[in-house]
Amino acid sequence: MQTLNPTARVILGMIKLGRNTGYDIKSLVDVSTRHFWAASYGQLYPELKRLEQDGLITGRDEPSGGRRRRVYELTEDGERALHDWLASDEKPSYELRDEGLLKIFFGDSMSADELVRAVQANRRLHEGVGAALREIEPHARDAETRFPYLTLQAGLAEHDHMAAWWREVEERLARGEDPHVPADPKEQQ
Amino acid sequence: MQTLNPTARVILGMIKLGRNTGYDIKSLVDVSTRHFWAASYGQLYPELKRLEQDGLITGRDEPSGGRRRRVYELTEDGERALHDWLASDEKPSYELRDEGLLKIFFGDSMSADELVRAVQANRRLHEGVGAALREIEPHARDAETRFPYLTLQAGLAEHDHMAAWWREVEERLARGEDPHVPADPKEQQ
DNA sequence: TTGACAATGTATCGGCTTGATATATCATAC
DNA sequence: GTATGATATATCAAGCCGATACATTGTCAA
Repeated sequence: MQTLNPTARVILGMIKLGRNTGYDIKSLVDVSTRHFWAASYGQLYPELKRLEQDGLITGRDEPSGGRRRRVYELTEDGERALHDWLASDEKPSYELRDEGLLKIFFGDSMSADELVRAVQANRRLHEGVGAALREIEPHARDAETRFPYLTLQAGLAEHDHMAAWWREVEERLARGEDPHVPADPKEQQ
Repeated sequence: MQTLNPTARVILGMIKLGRNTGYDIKSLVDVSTRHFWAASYGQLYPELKRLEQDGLITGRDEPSGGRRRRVYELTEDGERALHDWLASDEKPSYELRDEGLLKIFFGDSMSADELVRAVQANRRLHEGVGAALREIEPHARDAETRFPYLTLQAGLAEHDHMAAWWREVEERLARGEDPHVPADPKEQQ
């Protein structure tokens, strides 16, 4: 059993959740995992073909009227591959690309004014993601979607926390203080 | 002035900070921005060539002994491009790819036991990044590197917070409670 | 009823990115 | 002297994103 490539992981999971066309998978991803695991058509469709060739899913054509449509299901091998991945004890991957932080890193090349605006942009970014998550929060809040809801709460906690952190930096800068925010002892291990 | 591609942004900033070979840039990235902005040789060297062709940097060969070595400097155009990017009011990009969260999203396909281990893996991941950042923390803590130090603190705050959050989920699961962690009212906007 | 627009569905492209690997030289230490 | 690690450049397969193109079907208002 070779390891599933990144896109294959969402695909198998989403098919298991009953999303059985490329379009359907993409639609759910865009309103759920997008904030921590995105997927594009450019990866989805080729990967569906590959997974079918490898026998992890089976597809059948089910056009609705004249509109082509291919519906997929997990095979036994596919179920096993999904479960093996989920149960695997390997350290999960974690990657972040945060342009706002990079700008702050180069803060010496900015004026005081530009720096404040960069900090504000970071605060606003996290506030924005938080607000977006809060909008879908009520829809996710039911027993059917217990675990998706938990991941939504994780995102909420993270972005609320970072928004508050940048807000504090902003206030320190406004007061002319050193921007370093002392670590909250409560958070320490 | 067309917008800088992602790798060009680190390159110009790092050259401004005095890192003037591809190797030197990569070395600094790996001990500083790596946690929120990585860069690989595969992007660095081609991009250095492109930036030189576009006139944002100039390179001269400065072999040390028989070892080839190309040293770069910012041109005026390069300085301007760097500054334009830093001062730009466009919403900074933010992308996350978190395999641990994706596993939790598919939590219904796991046993109670496997779920606990997945949650533990998430807690440990954030603890690990926190510990790694704490190790380089003393080196970064000086006036010369005020802004890099601030980004390090941002990372510390974020990973400490997420480690604590997952620890709480873990404890709730251990007590047989619903894993939903209620939002901390202090964090709310 | 027709015409516009949104939703469903598949597909592809350019350019960006990673991670691994290859090649060489030089410095250090044993 | 020779192994190891640091310095330095380069390349490749594979993965990935965002945009776009295309076609069909459903909806709704003028």
